[in-house]
Amino acid sequence: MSILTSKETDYAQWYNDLILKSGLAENSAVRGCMVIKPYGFALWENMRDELDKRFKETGHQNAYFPIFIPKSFLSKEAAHVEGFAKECAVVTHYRLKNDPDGKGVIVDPEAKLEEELIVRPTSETIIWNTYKNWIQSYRDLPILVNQWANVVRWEMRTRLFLRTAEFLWQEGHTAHATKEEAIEETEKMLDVYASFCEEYMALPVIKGVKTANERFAGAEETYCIEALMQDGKALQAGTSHFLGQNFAKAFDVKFADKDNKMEYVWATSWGVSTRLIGGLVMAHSDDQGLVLPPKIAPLHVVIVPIYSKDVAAREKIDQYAKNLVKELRSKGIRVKYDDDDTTRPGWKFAEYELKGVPVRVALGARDMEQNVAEVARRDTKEKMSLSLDNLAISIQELLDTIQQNMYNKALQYRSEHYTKVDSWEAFQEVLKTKGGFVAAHWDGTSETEEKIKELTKATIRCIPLNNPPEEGVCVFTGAPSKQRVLFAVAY
RNA sequence: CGGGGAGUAGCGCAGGCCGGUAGCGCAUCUGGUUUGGGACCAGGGGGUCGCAGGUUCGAAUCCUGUCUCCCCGACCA
Repeated sequence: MSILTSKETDYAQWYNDLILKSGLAENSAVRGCMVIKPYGFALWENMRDELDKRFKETGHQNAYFPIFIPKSFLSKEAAHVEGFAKECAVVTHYRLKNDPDGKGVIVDPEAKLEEELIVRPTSETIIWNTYKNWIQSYRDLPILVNQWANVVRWEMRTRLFLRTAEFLWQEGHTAHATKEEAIEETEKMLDVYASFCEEYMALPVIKGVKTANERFAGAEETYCIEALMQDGKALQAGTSHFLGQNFAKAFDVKFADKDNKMEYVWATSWGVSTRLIGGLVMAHSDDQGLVLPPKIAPLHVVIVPIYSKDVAAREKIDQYAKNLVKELRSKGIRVKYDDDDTTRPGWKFAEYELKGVPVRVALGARDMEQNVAEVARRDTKEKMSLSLDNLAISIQELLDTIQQNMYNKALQYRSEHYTKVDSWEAFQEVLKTKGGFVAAHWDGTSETEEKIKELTKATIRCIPLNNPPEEGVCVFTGAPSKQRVLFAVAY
């Protein structure tokens, strides 16, 4: 019996059921804000730890900046305020008092702030205000800083992980002496994100740059990685922005170069968020529950004993299992021996499938006699009988196989949902029938982009970085075009 | 902010039209039998029916107001 709405029936409902039932997160008392439950947070910790390692390997350090931003800061960069003003939470008072007319508390009108504080929707402004004091000379550059933080964007409509009013993320903010170096940094971090997604999340992504319409508010160029979900919709999985000198100019951050000339500093910022968890879920999971790639799974292996009345057999199973646990742990494999006798094996099987544990080992008296264990993989649901000799090694290899298989499967799905089209009819038809990425010529204007969005809901996800030049005509207006861009309906 | 739907036990719901002891499934607790795909039997506990008024001898049910949540749109990582 399945407890999830099937993907086929209602993809959105399936996603929601899955997040709730698998125990990743739930809605909270605050509209639009979620509670990330221990299992979901364990996923985030694994992602965070690996990303953090990669940031440090590329020379970055962590720091922390305030959650509050003075209102005046946000307005210093014109495009930036335009982009975020509509979704900011504002702190206006600093004190409550007992309601003189009854029970409860009210905001103390005496405690109004001189200048309102914005709960950060992103930290460019407070950070660049800080960098101003950190940078005088070219010797102070580059500054390569990352922060792990929460941010708040007051979204109209929210969905667990994909779009919440508050979310967790990391934001890197770097300062450089030259434009070239800043662009190099922007691209380097995009590569870090892309390889992380592909190697750890088993999530193939397309690297590209955004059109002016989709660009980050305040950026000169927004690089992105785009992933494809199982319903044919695209998900922006990470962004890396070349900010030019916009923030340096807004916050007057100059440095003396080697020739003692004053120059504005060049900037980048880049981030990924808990949204990635939503992408991970939507890219791999099925009607039985989560399917997690081993490298990210909180638990790699669960061992389920099949007990019987035979006490001697039970002890034998326990003993073997405990040794196996020890051996797997010594190989760095996260394993749980579920010998809880209050639930039965069938219940556990279903439960761990729901939770997406990559490998399940069942051990019963019958197996022990034959010197085997039943090993089931979550990604293919295949069950096999493996020898107890060298079982830990077999499992270790199986985990690698699963990781690779999940990536291949996602990649194959994406290949099958990547369609080149050359006519407006085909464009609409592909979006309607199979979805996915549509590679089409575009005349380069925002007007056409907007019009296409209006008519099909599809937006330009990116102009791929490895795009071959190709003469063609815009699929919508027929105007000349020199390359294809990727359209998709997106989350 | 527009359009739809819903608030009744921890979760999912019925009851409402036609007012009269608040019910069902799951979960939970106790005891027992079980254990190879979400076990079974027996017994038990748990509710100011979103909130505030009103009508009435009597309101989950009728009336008025109000709040909240969910879904679809506009906005967005």
